[in-house]
This record gives sequence, structure tokens and C-alpha cells, in this order.
Amino acid sequence: MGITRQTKQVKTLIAIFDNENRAISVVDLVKSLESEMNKTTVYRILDKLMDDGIVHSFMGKGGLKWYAKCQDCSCDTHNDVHPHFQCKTCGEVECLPVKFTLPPVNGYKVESINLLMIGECNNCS
Amino acid sequence: MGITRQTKQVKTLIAIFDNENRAISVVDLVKSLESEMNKTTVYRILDKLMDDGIVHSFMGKGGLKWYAKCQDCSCDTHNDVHPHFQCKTCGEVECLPVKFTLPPVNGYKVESINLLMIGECNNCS
DNA sequence: TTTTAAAATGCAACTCAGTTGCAATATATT
DNA sequence: AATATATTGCAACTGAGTTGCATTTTAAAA
Repeated sequence: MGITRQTKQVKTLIAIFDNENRAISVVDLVKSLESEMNKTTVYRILDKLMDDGIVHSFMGKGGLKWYAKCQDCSCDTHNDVHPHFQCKTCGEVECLPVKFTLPPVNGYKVESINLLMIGECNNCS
Repeated sequence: MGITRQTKQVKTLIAIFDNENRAISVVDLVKSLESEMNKTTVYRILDKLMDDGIVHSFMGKGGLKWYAKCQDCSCDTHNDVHPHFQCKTCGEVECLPVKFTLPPVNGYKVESINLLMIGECNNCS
């Protein structure tokens, strides 16, 4: 079940993803919002925004959770989540607008994909 | 720095990866070895086996760490780590012997890739 | 074989991301 | 304004992974 009430906290988070057009880690969100809302609330609202197809999530370096606003992905299913690039130096993450086709998998039903490329971004190299 | 001394614990872990030709999560290793060695030891030996190119590691569902014996990957660099398939139901992981080519990334230097496909395996569906 | 120095281990305590239960509060509807 | 219920805050917890340090094991030298 997604968002049902437009609370102050929900509006704040939606505004962040509207303004910042990049992926943000939950850790960073919790830190930068610690004066405005509880970390439990951040986690819970992000879950709901996922359900509503407003953001998508993926694993970054070290298994940390990241979120970004859905752009051209069909968010009902999240089947076609795009790859992400993370800089090993500064940690920044970029959503890659790449249509990439799955390698064929022995007849298995693939439901979601997490493709993370780690390297060095142009700023850091 | 990799393995320098052939301790009982090192031999045990190498034997496991030699016998079981599949990916194993660190959590499972620690659990199944708890009577034989400390969890810290498991983590430390796996690190060294990585350095030596004997195993490779990757992130599974929920960001958990998995290891598998290196087969045809060129383990000096681990640049060409293959994709992995994880069943959302039973949790089993399969290394996919798929050569897959990178989507082009805005001139970034890509050093490693984590490609995890999540779906349902033939046993569970 | 014994000695020795370095490497590896065990242990306990820690860090840190993420979760849970529950009481208090905010929202939207009647 | 009253009410039902969704949401929040808080504190305590879980579980993976790490760290420091004292003890033990290894392998090489004497």
C-alpha cells in the first residue's frame, strides 16, 4: 500500500526527489533530514513511494540502499530498471539511461535486475 | 596480501569451495562452520582468497555478501565478473557463464560490475 | 629437535544499516 | 467539532560485518 496521506514528511521527501535529479542513498537522506523527521519515517515513506512508482531503489557499493526518482522506467513492474554507475572515490551515483538487454538465463523468470558499475567518475579521475 | 600459511581453517574453506561448485553466502558459511572456526576468521580468510584470485565475491539480495570459486574469470583484475541469478524464493544463487558486454558509459573507467538478476528458479516455480 | 618471530586465530565488544512494537500525534472524513 | 485510522517518534532491537588485543599456531632458522 502506497501513500494515502499528504503529511509534512511525505511532501518534504517528494520535494527532494523532484528538485535533486540524482540518486540519493538512504543514509544521506536520514542524515540530512535528522532535524525534520525520524529515520524510521524516512524508511517507511521511501517504501511507499516505491509502491506508488514514484521512486525506484537499488543496491549501491557495500549493499547500501539508494533511491532515485523514476524517469522513463515503467514503474508498475520495475522490470526494466536501468544500470547505475557509482564512483569508488566520491561515492556519487548516476542513473544510466541505457536500454540494456538481458543475457538469456536458462529459462528462468527474471523479475528484477540490479546492475551496478563501479569505477571512477570524470571529476575524480 | 593473500594466504601465506596453510592453517586448518584455510584448508577447510578451500575444500568447501572445491567441493561445492556453487556460490555460498558468508552468512551460511559462518553458520555451518561455527563449531570449527570463528566468524571473524571466516571473513578474514575469504578476503585473502579473494586477493589470491581463488574466489570472487558479489552482492546478493539485500546486499549480503556471496562468494564463489573462480572458474573462467580472469581473477587478477576481476574486471569481467559474470552475472549471477538468485531465486527470490529459495535464495539459491547461480553463477551464469554468460559473456555480457557493458553498456557504454559516458567515458567513465569501469572497474567492476555487480549484475544480479532476481527471479524464480526452475525448482521453485 | 628446539627456538623464535611473524602470522593467524578467538573473543568480546563494537559499528552501522535497517526493523519492530507501541504509545502519541496528525490527517482527512463525517 | 468529533471520530476513526493512518502516520510518526522513540527506544530498543536485529544482524552483518569490523576492530583491537591477547593467545595460539605456523614455518623457518638455529
